[in-house]
Amino acid sequence: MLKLSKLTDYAAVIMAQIARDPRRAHTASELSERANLPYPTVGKTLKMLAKAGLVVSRRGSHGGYALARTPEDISASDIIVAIEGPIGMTECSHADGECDLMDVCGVADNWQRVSMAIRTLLDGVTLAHLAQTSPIKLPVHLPIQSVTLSDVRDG
Amino acid sequence: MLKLSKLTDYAAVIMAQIARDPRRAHTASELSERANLPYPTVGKTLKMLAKAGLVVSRRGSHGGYALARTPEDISASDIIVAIEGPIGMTECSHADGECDLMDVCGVADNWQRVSMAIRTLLDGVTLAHLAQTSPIKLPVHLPIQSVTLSDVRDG
DNA sequence: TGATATAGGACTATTTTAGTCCTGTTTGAC
DNA sequence: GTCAAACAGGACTAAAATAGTCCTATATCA
Repeated sequence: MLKLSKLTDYAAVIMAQIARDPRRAHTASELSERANLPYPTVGKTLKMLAKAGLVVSRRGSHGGYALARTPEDISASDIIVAIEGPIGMTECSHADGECDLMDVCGVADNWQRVSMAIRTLLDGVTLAHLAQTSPIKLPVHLPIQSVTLSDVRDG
Repeated sequence: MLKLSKLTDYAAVIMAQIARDPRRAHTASELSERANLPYPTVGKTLKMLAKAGLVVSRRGSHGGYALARTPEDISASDIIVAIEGPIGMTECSHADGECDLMDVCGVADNWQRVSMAIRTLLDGVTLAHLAQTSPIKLPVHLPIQSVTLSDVRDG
């Protein structure tokens, strides 16, 4: 399924809400009401985003959260990493691979390359893209075919 | 983390093993031994792959599994879908979206486009690619930037 | 000083995933 | 015809990841 976790999903929705009105601080309760999500969960999500440096928080009576950077400077990767940690398709995709099957695996290198391609794709998608109501246009036909590849021979 | 499940990871390893010697049938126990993975798990994985039509099985004393198609005609998507079900980043990425937040979500369309781009990328990676020991070359700089995008205006 | 709001972390519950096992069926060899 | 090898299918358990809640502390402003 290659799915985002629910919290990441929430995070994207929340970030988009802030991005659409970036001047002022948004409180967790305000955002939770607007997104129709339970307050404690939204609060938790915002804390994670703040810890990752994607939003800045302000305590106290006129407090709330605001974007730390412009929507153009926050990527989908940033949001995903903030909630889920490093992006990678396999255990060994990111540093200090835990996998003790390295020797017999035989597909590690290539999965890593695929991971990297996905990561690059997600780097190119910004919060500004996500937040806009008109759909963004990503190329549906990526030029994987045009890349130099040698074929496996059987036997 | 956008990670593959362990079973999907195993599936890729197993498929690659078969792809490197596609002429004969491979038994589950043989593959499990070669991959250094527990037999019951490998058996389960192979059953799922067979059910998805990626491998054909043959029972009996000279039985085992073989690829249903050439390695060039089996994609990474195929393998992922066989084990994990439809690829999609969000709940609503694939048909009959369960999400009751459609109205307030505001990012659904764009996530779906991102999902589609990833799916296309994975469609372009074949088992032949995964199986080859020399690393494949995927473009690290995908042309997302060159795509027409309108910006979000604040206000 | 009190109300508002975030910070941090502990905790529980739920869901998903992994892994195992049992019983049945097919195939080939003797 | 019988036996052993090997897959089919599904039930079940265990483990891990995720989601969600709550409590206490701290900062800010009026």
